Amino acid sequence: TDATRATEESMRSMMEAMTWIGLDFDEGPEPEGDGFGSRGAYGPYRQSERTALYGAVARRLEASGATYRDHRTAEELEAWREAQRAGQGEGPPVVKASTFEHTADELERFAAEDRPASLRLRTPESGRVIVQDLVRGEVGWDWEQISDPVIARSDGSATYPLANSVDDLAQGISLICRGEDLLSVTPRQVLMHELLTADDGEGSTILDAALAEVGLPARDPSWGPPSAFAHLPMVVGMDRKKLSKRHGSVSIQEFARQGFLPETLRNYLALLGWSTGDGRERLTDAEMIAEFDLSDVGRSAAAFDVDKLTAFNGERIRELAAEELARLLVPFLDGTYGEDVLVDSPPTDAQLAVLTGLVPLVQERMQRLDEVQRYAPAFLQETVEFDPDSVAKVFGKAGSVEAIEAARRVLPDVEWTVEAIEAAFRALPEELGIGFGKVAQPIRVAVTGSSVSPPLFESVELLGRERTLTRLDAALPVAREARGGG
RNA sequence: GCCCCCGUCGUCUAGCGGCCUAGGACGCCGCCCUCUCAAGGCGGUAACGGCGGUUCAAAUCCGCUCGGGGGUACCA
Repeated sequence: TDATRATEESMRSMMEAMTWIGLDFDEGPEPEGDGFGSRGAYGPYRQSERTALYGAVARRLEASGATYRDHRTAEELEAWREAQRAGQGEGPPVVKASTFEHTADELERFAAEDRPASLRLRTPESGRVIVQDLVRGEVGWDWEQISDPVIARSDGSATYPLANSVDDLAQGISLICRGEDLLSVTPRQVLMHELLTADDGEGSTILDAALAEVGLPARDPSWGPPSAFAHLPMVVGMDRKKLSKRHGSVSIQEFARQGFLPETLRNYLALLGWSTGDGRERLTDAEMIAEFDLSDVGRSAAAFDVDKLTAFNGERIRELAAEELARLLVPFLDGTYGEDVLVDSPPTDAQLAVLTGLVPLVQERMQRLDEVQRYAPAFLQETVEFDPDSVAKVFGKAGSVEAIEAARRVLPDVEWTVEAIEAAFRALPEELGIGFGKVAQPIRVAVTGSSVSPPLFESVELLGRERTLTRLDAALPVAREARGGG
């Protein structure tokens, strides 16, 4: 309804996010070719395509006396609010027909001036509204505290209170489930529902008559008004403030880019404000669907904790079958092949083979898919770049050169299996008279470029004899220099 | 200012008058395992915002207070 904010691009982005995270729907707009189509029998679903309906409803509402015209300009309204807030007015800045409705004279004058008017809903001047909320229980307001909302702008377009109420009713919505930030807006919505579905004296209702007028499908008699509201607690940042750009990655696609799995997001999000009650946290979609109940939803805002999300993601990655993980990793290999970008073209069998061999080595040390970039280059590229810190720390120690030389000597004749490689390496400490850690680390740095890597024997096996020997040769002068340079 | 909502470890939560010397998970710390990093195992750290009531008994019920959040738009 807000034309300034609803762009095709933002719509696409939202739908793309919904698709990625796996939240499907029965009815609604969906991308179709260059534009948008509809899924469901009660469309169109984009509010911008339902303006005729909103207009028809607004006209009928006005004819019934449920609304009044407000000819004030935005500047006048702002000035009025300022004055009220400054304490110069009488009471709080609540807009009520009793003080806001123009006199007949004013109306006549404005009409003569051709001054545009917005349409305000006439809310009760006194009394109380009670809303039954499925998560919050009974919530009440005094009508005198509730402003008369603008339901149609002076250009005739519908605002949220009008469009939303009309759509909920016209599309058979039975449960209005939304964020707590909309709680205080519920009274006027309840009022709208009553007005729209009240008998108009001609055996119909304002809504039904408007629906017929614009040629949209009639409501199913079995529907009734949306009777249930559920206001879910908000999700806030770790600073307790509403989630926003300040908190870093707030867009769903950003989580996708960082290597979070959609099922992890689903699982984690479900736990924000809800729990099974028995302590289980890692849940499958089927379990969540079967066990979720609004009555188990909490009432306080929940902070979005990326650390916990990340932990869940790591656990999920470890549950994946190796082939599945390998497939998911491909898009994250962009750049690790140097010029050869895998993202835009399917990986070759050879590349896939390396990846498949790599997966078992990295699976239990990853929390996010994008972390594959930390390990993959050493295995996918011909040569390695030595990490300066590792060189200084490991090559600089006594015995590093000897360890690398020993490995270089032993490896050419070893049978190329993980077991044989391990046996060969295990024999080195005795020969060199140092601990195994002291011989393994220099070899690790020589072969992978870093003091942190997947298990040595498996890594060497995966690299192959050729590449391993080449790297040992390349590392020797570096190690000698580190030793000599002190 | 006014209206509404919320208040258990740093975070997500269990708890719905006695089973609570408050349980689980993430994080953090330590130990074990160990070729590095992880993973895994074991152990530890840490909370009922405060004050008054009600009750034999309160994290659980009530009031006040403090704190946080949302709204107060011709945005949703």
